[in-house]
Amino acid sequence: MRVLVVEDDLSVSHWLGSKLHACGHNCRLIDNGEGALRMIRDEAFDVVILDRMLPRMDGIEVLSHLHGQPRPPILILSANDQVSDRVEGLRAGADDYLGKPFDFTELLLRLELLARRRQHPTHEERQQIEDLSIDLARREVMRAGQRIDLTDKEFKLLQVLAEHQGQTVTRGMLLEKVWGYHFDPQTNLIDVHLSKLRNKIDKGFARQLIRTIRAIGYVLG
Amino acid sequence: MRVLVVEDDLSVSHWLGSKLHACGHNCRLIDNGEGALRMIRDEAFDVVILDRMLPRMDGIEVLSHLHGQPRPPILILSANDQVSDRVEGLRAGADDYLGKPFDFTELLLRLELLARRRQHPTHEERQQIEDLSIDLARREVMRAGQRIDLTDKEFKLLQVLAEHQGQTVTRGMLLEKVWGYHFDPQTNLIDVHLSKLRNKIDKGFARQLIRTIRAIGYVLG
DNA sequence: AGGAGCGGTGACGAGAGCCTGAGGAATTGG
DNA sequence: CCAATTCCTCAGGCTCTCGTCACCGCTCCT
Repeated sequence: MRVLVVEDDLSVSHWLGSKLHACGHNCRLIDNGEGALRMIRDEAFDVVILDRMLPRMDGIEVLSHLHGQPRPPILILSANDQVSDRVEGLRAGADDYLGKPFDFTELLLRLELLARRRQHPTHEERQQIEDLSIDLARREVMRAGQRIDLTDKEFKLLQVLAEHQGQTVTRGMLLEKVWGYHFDPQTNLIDVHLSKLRNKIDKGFARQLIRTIRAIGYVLG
Repeated sequence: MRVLVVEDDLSVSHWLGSKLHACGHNCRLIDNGEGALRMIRDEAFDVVILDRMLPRMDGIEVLSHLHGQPRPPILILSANDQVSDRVEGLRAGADDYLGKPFDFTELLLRLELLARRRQHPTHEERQQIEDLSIDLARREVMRAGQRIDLTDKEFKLLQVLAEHQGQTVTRGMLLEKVWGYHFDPQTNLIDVHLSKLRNKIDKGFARQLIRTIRAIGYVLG
């Protein structure tokens, strides 16, 4: 699970980072709201832990900037666990709320719940990226009205890319989501399968939907 | 929104009921776990508010009885807002957790969040998938006006597939729903029965209703 | 310009995954 | 008790996927 930790207290964020890492999750840390917004826009995360109190731009303000945009689920972390705070956080669009001091196990459970919720968007089991449509339920992909048969790996690859449409998906993330690896297999596994996916998705079309981000990963759309 | 309130303290449940009603929601109240299980089984709710402490069968026990079954999202309400309690509640399969005393507005927001991710399974007496019709009550299947005799397993297979028409039904799901297994029998049980079902349903028709999703399962329609 | 490193692609062998016919065990009905 | 039906197991065979490798081209850096 790829987690973004937005927290200005470095002792807290480092503690979180190491604990999450120990549980097999991949962490990025940032200590201010502006940077967090940029990272959420540019990179793909499964879930964001957002501190309520931040210098200059606080958590609520960060949320308001993200309003209406596609974004990962966000859990608000707050020092003052007042009822009014919780309400404010949830109203501002947070997906969950946790007051400090908190139990790490509970945080982890909540993060997993949030991430899972995003993975099974029961409402939009159909996704549209320009003239490409993906039907999660039927595992069916169409481009320009034409049905495209994908293998399991190809479909999973596309699914991960589509989940984070417009954002760079790192190779590490693909390995984790598609293959379940937490390490680099030292082969060109991804390249090969992505090449095949491209052949089926982009070949013969002027508009190339899959773009390579050299040394980082790939973007869809 | 249809809400079930499971709470033995009548002053609390009535207060909740009136508040929810005032917000335009439809409420049912029940003061014990056994009754709650029955109501969840028999009626359709958008969300359940479940008190942690109940006479005889407590909230956690209610949750464990519901494990694996289709059920509405459940929010646990607990008097003692201890970290260990929260963890236990979430672990037991609750979808959310709130400690007393709580703010009604926060409760409402959480309920709405939960309700938004519910799914709506349809329970029909008779189902039609293109030229295939299934009569649950009479256990009768017809295709293109022709009656088709199915064995018990074949019928159950078709029934599960039809229940999720247009969605991929995994092998695990079939094992669970048709055979009641929660494990892989390490044989090609499913393949064999599905093959027979296909022979009766799809043989001789141009339009194949059952499609194999390799390494995943099958889709009907 | 030249080299190093990264990414793309075609070929290929191993084996996973699926289908089907055959036959034995279990169950049901007469 | 026999016959019919249903269920499950097994083996054989087929298709297709997956991961690896070799080789090539491109890009970036010095």
